[in-house]
Amino acid sequence: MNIQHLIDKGLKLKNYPKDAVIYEPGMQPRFVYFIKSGEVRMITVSDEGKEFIQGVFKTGQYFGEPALLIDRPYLAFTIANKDSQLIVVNKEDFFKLIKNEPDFSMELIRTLSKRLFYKSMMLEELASEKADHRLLTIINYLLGDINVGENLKVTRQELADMTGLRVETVIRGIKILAEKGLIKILKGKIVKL
Amino acid sequence: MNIQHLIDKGLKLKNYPKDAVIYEPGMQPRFVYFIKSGEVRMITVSDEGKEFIQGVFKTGQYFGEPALLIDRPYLAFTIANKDSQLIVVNKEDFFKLIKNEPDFSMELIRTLSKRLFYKSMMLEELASEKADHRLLTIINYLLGDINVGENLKVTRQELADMTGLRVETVIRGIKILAEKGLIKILKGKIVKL
DNA sequence: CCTCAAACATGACCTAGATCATAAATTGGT
DNA sequence: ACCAATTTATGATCTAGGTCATGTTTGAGG
Repeated sequence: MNIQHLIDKGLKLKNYPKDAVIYEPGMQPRFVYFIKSGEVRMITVSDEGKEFIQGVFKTGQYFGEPALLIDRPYLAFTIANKDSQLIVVNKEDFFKLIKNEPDFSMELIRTLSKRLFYKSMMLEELASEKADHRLLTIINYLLGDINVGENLKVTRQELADMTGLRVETVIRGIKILAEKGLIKILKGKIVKL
Repeated sequence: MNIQHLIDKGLKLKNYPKDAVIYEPGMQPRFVYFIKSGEVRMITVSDEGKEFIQGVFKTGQYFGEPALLIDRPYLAFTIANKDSQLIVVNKEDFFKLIKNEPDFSMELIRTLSKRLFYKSMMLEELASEKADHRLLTIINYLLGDINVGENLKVTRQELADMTGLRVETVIRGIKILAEKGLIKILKGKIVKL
């Protein structure tokens, strides 16, 4: 189950420029989106305008299934982080995919499990832990994706939007974590060691 | 795909008395648990001992798959809320179930999607909204499961453990919501109207 | 190598909700 | 119906982190 496979099947490709909104809260879901190229962020926005990053999806990944599968309006905005090419798969085709491609079905189950795992972890953090602990947890989580010596390409604002904190708190928190030796900062960037 | 079907297949049934621990954080997952009877709560506990209710599972439901599927140690405790009979399905049998029973596989995908939806909603609440808003959100969510005139069989402590708040805050918050007419209280219990 | 916007940084408050203490009201088991 | 345990209630503090204000540093594009 890969993107090329979907293209071969004649599914439509759609272009979204950076910052384009793919869907908004309240909309009834009709498609699942596979990312051929680019990157997308899924965010919820509170009444007071505070943003929370629910997830980031990159080339090769897909998004939008849960709402479609349980037939409930979207909760989040999905916005292109960069110019992106998405394969738009409608409901029937997506269901066919699940039915006829056992590998895809298994892969989907694993993907949903992984996301659930991440959300459970974050819920525990937001519900029970204080700023520094929260910060250290996402930082370590994000460091898992990169190699030793590399640094996190994430702004403090983004960390704030992933943890429910405010930038100032993230800035102060990161300094404390660095002082305690729990993370390593180089030129302002968090590096994996 | 139902419980009887699993029993017919000769899968083992295990009894857990009220308050028995089914699994703990850090354990490597080996089984998926189907609830024949009883009820189970999944909770995470912070270093300072604060509990957070990740989910409650009832007769006919199952739990423990995500960690098993992605092969990561459990994050949570799972504890019997009442005396419970569980069908313990090992990894291979569970994978067979997914492969050979297309209906089950679809059902699982829907179940995971539903849980993901709930967790996304709660994450947004915990990250961005203040006490009263959070409270109103889970209350309305919980009211969705019962009939008009019935009341929520949930203590304020449990609401606290689902929202990351403290009992006192929940008690005060509920009073405010009732005063504003956003919920109805009868004999201390929240009723659906 | 400039320039300007974005990203960091830091100090001085302020407030929602935690914490602590104490007591009244329900509930369930015998 | 009674008693112990649990749950609800309320007032008095305290504090982590939000908010606001005002810099400084960094880095991408001309």
